[in-house]
Amino acid sequence: MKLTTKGRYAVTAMMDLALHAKLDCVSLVDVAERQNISLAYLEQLFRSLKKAGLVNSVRGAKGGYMLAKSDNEISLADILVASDEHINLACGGSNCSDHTPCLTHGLWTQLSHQFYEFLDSKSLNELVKSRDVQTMATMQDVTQIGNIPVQISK
Amino acid sequence: MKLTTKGRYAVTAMMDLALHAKLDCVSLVDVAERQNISLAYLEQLFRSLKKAGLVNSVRGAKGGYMLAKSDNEISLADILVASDEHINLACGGSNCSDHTPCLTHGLWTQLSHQFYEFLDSKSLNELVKSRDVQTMATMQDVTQIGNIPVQISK
DNA sequence: CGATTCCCGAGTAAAACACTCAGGTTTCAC
DNA sequence: GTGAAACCTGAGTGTTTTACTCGGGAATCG
Repeated sequence: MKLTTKGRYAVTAMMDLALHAKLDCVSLVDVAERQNISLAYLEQLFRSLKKAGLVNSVRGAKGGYMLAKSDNEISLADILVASDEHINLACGGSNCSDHTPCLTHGLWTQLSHQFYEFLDSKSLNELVKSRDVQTMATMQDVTQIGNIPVQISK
Repeated sequence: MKLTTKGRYAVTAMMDLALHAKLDCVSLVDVAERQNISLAYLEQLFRSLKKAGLVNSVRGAKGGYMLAKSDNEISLADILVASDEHINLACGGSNCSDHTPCLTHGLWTQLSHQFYEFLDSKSLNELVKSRDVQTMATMQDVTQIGNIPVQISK
């Protein structure tokens, strides 16, 4: 029971957007640099996020991405599902078919549902507001390569 | 975010044990047949379950396995952890090290912990008592290959 | 125009998964 | 004391998934 990098990176990147794309859009180059994620991989991820309607894009130079909705309308579940991270513990083995379900079939579907509900109750806004994210974010801004520390306040 | 067959089969097998090994032990051949799981694979799984102290074994003919503790002392988390199904969503990518943790590091550890607590609060006993497990179990007993239906009451 | 950025499909090395196999040891029943 | 039933063990293996990369194309800004 673990997440793939896809899901984790997507959440990280969306948090980065929530933190930095208040007014204008943010380029993936910036996100990649700040969050230390491969640019090409991020581009792939953002295709999914866009398809799911979580972000909008602006093409061309000075382009980038921004959140498509307010950050309290986007849940952790939204992001995970958009990045192919299905929240589903259910049966797939040779064990269990629709015809003859296994003993635990009901258990897993029920559990999946509860996990989904839980993850859906956490909004991006809520995550971003947390204490350690805030401090880490300002640190990232300060240490950002090629940027002058004074720009934090921007 | 999904479970491996290991974890799912282990839970299924443990439920089977809880249902059938009230007095004496149950052979893996029986479990394999009832739950439609490969015998060799089950043997592998039960090594882990035994090592974790969740089941006891009786060797030789008429041997088998039985729960090592009462079924309300065994949690879903116990079984999953025993079968290498670590309940851990945390970071492993190139992204995040102890030195420079990623934005979401805290989030995942916190979430993992909450999921663990949840799964640890579900006892085997509780699961086995559920309505659909009960009906499915009696069905499995009736349709068991090579057994006479009348044996249900045993 | 040319740099910057989003956009897209395909490819690929490495890891994890879901088993299988070939034997060995212990015990029961006759 | 022999044979069958069961547990025990380590190793092997085909398939799938993961976590990317690559090469190119299209829009936009200055």
